Amino acid sequence: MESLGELERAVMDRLWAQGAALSAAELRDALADRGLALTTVHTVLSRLEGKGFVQHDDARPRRFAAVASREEHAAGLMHEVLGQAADRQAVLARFIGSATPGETEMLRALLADTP
Amino acid sequence: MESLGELERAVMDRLWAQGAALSAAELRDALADRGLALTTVHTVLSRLEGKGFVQHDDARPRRFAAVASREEHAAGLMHEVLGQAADRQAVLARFIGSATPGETEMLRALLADTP
DNA sequence: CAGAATTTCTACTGTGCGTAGAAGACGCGC
DNA sequence: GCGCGTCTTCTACGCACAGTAGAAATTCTG
Repeated sequence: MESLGELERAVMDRLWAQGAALSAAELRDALADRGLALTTVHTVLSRLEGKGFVQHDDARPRRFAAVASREEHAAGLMHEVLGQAADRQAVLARFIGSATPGETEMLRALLADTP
Repeated sequence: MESLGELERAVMDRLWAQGAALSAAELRDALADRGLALTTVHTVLSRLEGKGFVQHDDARPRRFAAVASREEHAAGLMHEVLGQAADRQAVLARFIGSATPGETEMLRALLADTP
């Protein structure tokens, strides 16, 4: 999976936080602390689109939305890391071994519901 | 966690595959298909050391070893991704949801042994 | 249609990584 | 102990990518 730069990640964070689609101008305002030019936001959005992270509709002020939710993205990354390992069991063992009690509980509960 | 470039990853793969410490010359030979200069290998090893991925002893031909095993590294990455998410439960739910049957079995077995 | 807003195109810059030569430090054989 | 080959460190270059944005083209609105 393509990786994200600093600004790219900030834009995705906004998009993820919002849940809904946002125009470039709205994103620029949401990231007002950075004082970005509108064209900068557009460039970043194009690159994110090229990487498959966002999509835009064809409404007039184009609205950009994340293709996957933040959680789907994170879960996808975890699978990617796991999938690349030759010994998945060893990875999972260490993953479980260093998980917090809360996390192991969540996993147990989730696995209980999974056939 | 710092990320790895293409060659950096190749070097780590060798180090991980070997398990033991290797000298720069041995690594260059192990990566002979790339036809790298010895100094190139040294540069990469320095950078990997700066990123905390490898260590070297002070024997005369220096011997370089991975700080963490490949599995520990992968598990660490997974925890990093999970830890960054606000809603860990949602991430884990999607992770479990798209896991293979083999993976869910491994997880069940591992959790059974975990207090 | 004219002007304003939006979108796309093009470009500059800094940083990280692949790459390696030059220079310095070290150890072995004589 | 000395010289020479080896090992290590220092320095540097080029390329690709991400941050940044102006210029040019397009499109809407009054």
